[in-house]
Amino acid sequence: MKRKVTLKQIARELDVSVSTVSKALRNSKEISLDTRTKVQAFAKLYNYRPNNIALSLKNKRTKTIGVIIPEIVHHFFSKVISGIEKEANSRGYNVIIGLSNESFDKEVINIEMLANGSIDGFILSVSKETLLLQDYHHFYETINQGMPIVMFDRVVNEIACDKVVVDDKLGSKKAVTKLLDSGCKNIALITTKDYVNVGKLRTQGYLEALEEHKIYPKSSLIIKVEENKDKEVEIETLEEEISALLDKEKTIDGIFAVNELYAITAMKIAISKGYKIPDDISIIAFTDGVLSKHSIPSLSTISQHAVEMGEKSATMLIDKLEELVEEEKYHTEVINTTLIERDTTR
Amino acid sequence: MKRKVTLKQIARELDVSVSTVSKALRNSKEISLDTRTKVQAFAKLYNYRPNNIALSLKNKRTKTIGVIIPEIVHHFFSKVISGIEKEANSRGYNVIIGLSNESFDKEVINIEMLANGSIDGFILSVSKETLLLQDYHHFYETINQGMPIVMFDRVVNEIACDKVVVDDKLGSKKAVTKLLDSGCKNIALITTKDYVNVGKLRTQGYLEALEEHKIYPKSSLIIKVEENKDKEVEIETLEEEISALLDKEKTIDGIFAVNELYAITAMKIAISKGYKIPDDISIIAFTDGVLSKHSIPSLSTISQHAVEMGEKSATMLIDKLEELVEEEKYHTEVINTTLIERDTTR
DNA sequence: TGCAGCTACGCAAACGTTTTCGTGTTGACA
DNA sequence: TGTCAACACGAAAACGTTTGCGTAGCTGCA
Repeated sequence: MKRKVTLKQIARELDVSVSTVSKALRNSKEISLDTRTKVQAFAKLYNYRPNNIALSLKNKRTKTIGVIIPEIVHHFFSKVISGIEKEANSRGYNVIIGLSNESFDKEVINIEMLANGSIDGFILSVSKETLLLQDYHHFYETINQGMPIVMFDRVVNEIACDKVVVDDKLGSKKAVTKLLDSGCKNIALITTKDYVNVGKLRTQGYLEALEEHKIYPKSSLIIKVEENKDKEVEIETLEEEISALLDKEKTIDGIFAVNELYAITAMKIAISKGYKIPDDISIIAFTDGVLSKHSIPSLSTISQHAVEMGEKSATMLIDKLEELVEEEKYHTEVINTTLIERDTTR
Repeated sequence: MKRKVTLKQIARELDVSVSTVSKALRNSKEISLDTRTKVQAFAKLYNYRPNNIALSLKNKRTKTIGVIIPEIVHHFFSKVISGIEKEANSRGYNVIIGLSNESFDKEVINIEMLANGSIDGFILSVSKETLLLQDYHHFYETINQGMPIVMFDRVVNEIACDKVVVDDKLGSKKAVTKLLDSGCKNIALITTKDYVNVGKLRTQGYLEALEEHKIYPKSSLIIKVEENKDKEVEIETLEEEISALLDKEKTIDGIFAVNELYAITAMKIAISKGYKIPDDISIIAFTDGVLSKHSIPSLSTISQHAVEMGEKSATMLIDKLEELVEEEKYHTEVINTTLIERDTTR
């Protein structure tokens, strides 16, 4: 087994100095053509590749960006990552992943682990626990040390950094407007508790759409789901709530859910109660994922363009790293949403 | 903005040498208690953290493992990653991700990018194109340079390295046996072309199960899907094939598909043709994902225990890195599959 | 007083690179 | 023959650590 070859080894072998080898490989005309070709041939033969770590140490940059997300087994986040990876790779950067699993502690540990020189900057989506605790010291420290952060999707407004968000309010307004325009009169909303920013904004969009159509919102049509670590339990509780809602409010003819799973769950219950989708009840979900595409009937959704979010985040971070933009100027990019009409709307 | 503080800066500030600072921080009793406490207090105040890159260079190990997968927007792979990440983190390692997008070139580039000192070892699943081309030089080179590789799921048998695979044959045999035991007589198989190892093995399991039940396989019941970069097209073609199959073979009462999406597609067509699931036709899919769990009716599947695969892969790699096992001894771990009975089987 | 031995620290090398600067040799030209 | 430029290369520093070894200064004992 031949170990990795270094400049020093080449130098020794060819009886020249390390600096000569280095210069020869970079084709410096300081070195005679003779020596250059000799060195280059030797390097090629032994498959020489400069050691990245040494370069990082010397250049004070690693050409690696750190991504911290709450979970990876999630269509949205994995799409964002693929966007980040695409843009990063095309600009010569690597991507290193940390998972917070929605835990504050793991988020802090991951950030500390990566902030000590391993990476040049962060792209992250804040964990739910952090949002709940409102403890942002780790973000402040990182930024203070001169390491740029780009937050996406779940951001903290009060922190001065670049952000990429989707227009949650407008997106859900689009969805609800679509339902209204197609003739729905009594639209139920399935959302999360308000402390999840995203849930709150999407609720606002729902309300605004109703208002524009001069429809008075009824709180009895709104389910605010309490999130649970155990998804099974969360969904079971939701099933009961939806079932009760449909039993009580017989006039419901539209459902808007802030995520795919809630929408699928609602659809399941509705179907089991004999409703025809979309004739009796139309359904739209926020977040476009695999479930929506392949459910039967396939679900109409608001797409968040996750890949684009990832690309945009990476672009913003790398631009900052390469000083293509001013360091102290922060910017928030809003990604548009798109209504994808499938088979649960008329 | 206070930049990252280094040993040198602390040394200068406290008017001692760098080595003294280093030793003081590591609590070497070579240094007086006085100096130690002084240095430690100062370091704490300025939030000193040793630079990882410098450590990596010195120690010749990065405590980072590279993972290369064909795609990340895929339930199975993202689950594997979460398993890797969990095990790696708990042992103090970082995880850096590369995506090959099923392309040979991207796989090679990713490996070369990471192999130059950025990581200590690889965990990877081979891209389809590589399997097709059968060009494995990049794997050989990496291993030759002394960098260990663990392959999972899509492995290359002829390469000497650790492997983690699922028992594809036994898994699909379990599925088909279940169908047979529940009374199915004419079981269709939806699989991939044989050059995808996984598809081949799963086909074998199907055949073995039939054989054990003294049922003669009929090639007219088998659909071998030609994979397509464009999933939409692939699925559309599949829809037509399934439709034709069901029209021609009226006696089909069971379907086994080698992945979720094929199963869902089959189910969709069957339902549209008026079949009752599972009364008229039972369905089982390999690979347990979100689709199966939340489809209506929910799909019975063979679970591959992806998280466990990830954990196991990481364990094997790190054990090798930390020389807890012999370097030249390679081992193939077989992960068990489990039948998860849901609503598409009787 | 002289010396052994201990304490507490600094020096320097090492990891692999890149780059600046210095220098020996050669050749040309006055 | 003397001077100078051009050429081709080497030495050394730098990035931030860790660690083996050397040593100055002191204490204590003969």
